[in-house]
Amino acid sequence: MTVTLADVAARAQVSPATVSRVLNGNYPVAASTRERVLKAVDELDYVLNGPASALAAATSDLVGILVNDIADPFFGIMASAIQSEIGGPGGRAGGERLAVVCNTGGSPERELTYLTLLQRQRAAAVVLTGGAIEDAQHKAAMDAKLRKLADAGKRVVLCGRPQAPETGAIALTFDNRGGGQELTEHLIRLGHRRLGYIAGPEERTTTRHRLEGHRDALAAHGIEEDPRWTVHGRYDRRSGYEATLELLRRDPSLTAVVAANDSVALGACAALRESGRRIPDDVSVAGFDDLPFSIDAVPALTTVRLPLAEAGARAGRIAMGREEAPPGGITSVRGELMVRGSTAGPRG
Amino acid sequence: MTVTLADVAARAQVSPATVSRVLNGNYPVAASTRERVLKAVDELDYVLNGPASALAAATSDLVGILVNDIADPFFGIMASAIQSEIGGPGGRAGGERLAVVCNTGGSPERELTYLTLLQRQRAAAVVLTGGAIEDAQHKAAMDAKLRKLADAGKRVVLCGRPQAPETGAIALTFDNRGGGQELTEHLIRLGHRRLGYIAGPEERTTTRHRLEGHRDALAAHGIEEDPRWTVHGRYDRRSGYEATLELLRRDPSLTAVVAANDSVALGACAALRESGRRIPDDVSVAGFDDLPFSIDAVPALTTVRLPLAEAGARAGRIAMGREEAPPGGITSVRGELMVRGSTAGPRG
DNA sequence: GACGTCACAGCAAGCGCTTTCTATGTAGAC
DNA sequence: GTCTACATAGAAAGCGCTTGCTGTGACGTC
Repeated sequence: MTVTLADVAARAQVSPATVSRVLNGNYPVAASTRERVLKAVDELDYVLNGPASALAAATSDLVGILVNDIADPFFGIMASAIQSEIGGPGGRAGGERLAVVCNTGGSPERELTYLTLLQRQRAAAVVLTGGAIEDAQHKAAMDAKLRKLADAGKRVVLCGRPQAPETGAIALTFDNRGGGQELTEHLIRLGHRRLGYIAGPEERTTTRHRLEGHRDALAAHGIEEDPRWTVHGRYDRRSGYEATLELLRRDPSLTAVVAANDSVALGACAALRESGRRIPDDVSVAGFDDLPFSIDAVPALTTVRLPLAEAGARAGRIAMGREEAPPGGITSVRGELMVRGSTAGPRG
Repeated sequence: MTVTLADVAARAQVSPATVSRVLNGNYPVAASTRERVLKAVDELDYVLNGPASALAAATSDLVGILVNDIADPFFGIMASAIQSEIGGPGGRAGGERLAVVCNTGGSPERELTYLTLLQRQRAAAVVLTGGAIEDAQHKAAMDAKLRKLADAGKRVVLCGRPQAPETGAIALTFDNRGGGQELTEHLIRLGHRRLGYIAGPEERTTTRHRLEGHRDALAAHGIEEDPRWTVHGRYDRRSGYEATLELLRRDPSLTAVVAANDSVALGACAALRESGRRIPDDVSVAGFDDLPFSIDAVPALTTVRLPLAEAGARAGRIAMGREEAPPGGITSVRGELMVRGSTAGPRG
């Protein structure tokens, strides 16, 4: 049989109430008693029953982290930072919290279901990372859920995700639009006039914002965009490879390719190289995010660095109530343009 | 107030027992009654109380996944695969399980604490990924914990981690030794005789096994290893960069560098390049794991492909009892040597 | 027509903990 | 020496759910 609080109490010759208080440490217990209890806990190798405790106390020490793709370092880095602040074992925080990383795979249903599951577990807080899905119906459902969580006193923090007004969520958004603009601006200043753009999945906020930034830059410089220059795909290498081939087919005269993120950019590089083009001599390539491997591409990737770890850490702290929410419950985090070898002026 | 089972029961004009049975679907309930209950659930927007249910049923639907570094795609890929089989929302499995990804950061204490936390939550199963720490005391503590979990009827699966005999855990290990040997063998056959090796952290099984494989290959070919040729570091790019500079300082005549994994190899490439050496003309470089970005290195990285996703999926299925454990509770998964551009014969 | 069989539904006893309220012993205050 | 105050421990009432067991009609059987 499993050891219960009562067993410990019996062994320590105290009441279950006292054992509970020793374990939770929020009520005065005489030092000698405490010791006796701790000794019994140790001897019996007692492990608290989490569900029972959560039920009785009406709170749990689970914290949910929703990510779109856990195999993508973009999310891995954020999740890692969030978790380190959540105060899991060894974290800075006192209590021992269990971070629950949920991989939605970018699916609306899973996103929603995970939120319900978290709600069901009475999670103490929830952090949602990365871009949101822009389907109106889904968004309404999500907002309702978030609202409900917030109303139940859970802290809901969005990290790299646009604010959902009226949901009570705190948002740390990335300035994807500004970053996208700056990046394209950089290419335009280098002299590029025919720029391909490999966007992410259509219905993502991240995709839209980055693309808008790109177009802002084009417009600001009076460059009329050719519809053939934009291709949508997934946020992975493969997609970048395929999209680039498509772009080259549509317009072989492109002198620059801007990718939705670094992985996509790597795929683009591979495709360009296979088509016999040199980077950046024939075609410049730019990414987004500045993931660790980007600097190792050859040539190193020009990209926009997003402070993933910092933002995640902050989101984690806010979720735990250890840092104040930004005024208005929202703040935008800027990216930083990293100019490296993969971009240069077009030939001629 | 939050809605409880009793509220739903009242509204549907049935007993709480019936509502519970409708929700769990493991007891005959008349169709008309079921509908009435479901309607009430919907109208009241009822969400089951997970802890209460876990307490009463003495099981929870949490499944723990321990990873060393969630920001590392090596673990992200496995975690993703495990989770997809765990049957989280949208997964193949029926029940809705919550995968809890725990990031140990490679710390022994956190590893242990997370296991306790999972035990506390009465997790249904636990999957541990990646190499284990080789400290005798820590290993004993871990084994005891695993044993306890297994004894409590939880399924414990190791994925890419050596078996801990007598713990009742099921192990899917990677043949790191064989892979390491094959890799070095490849270099030797190309004609290399002075090979640097950048190992991972000392006390990891993965580190040791890969290094042993490397040495096996050297020994098999009668190459006497110079102690200066091995440097230990972390499993990241930075470490690879620094270790390579150190190797070059110790012996500038090395013609090949074998890295503990792909990230380390990328760092090595950067360092070699900065030191004015060309890859593979001057120095060959090899990695391990074959992470997605490895093929995009220039030149593409020669490495050992580990079937991370497949192994993870299998581990997930075994953890859920949807696939039989391998005979003897252990099976070794081979890696596949991927020869690419980063290795070639030494000059001269 | 009396009786066993089913198919459902409800009762009620927990599951293992937290926490409010109450009891008790001791120490200082006058 | 009695009284108040304080520190500490215990009793007991749940927290919201599951489930074994106990009805209770409807149906079929001889």
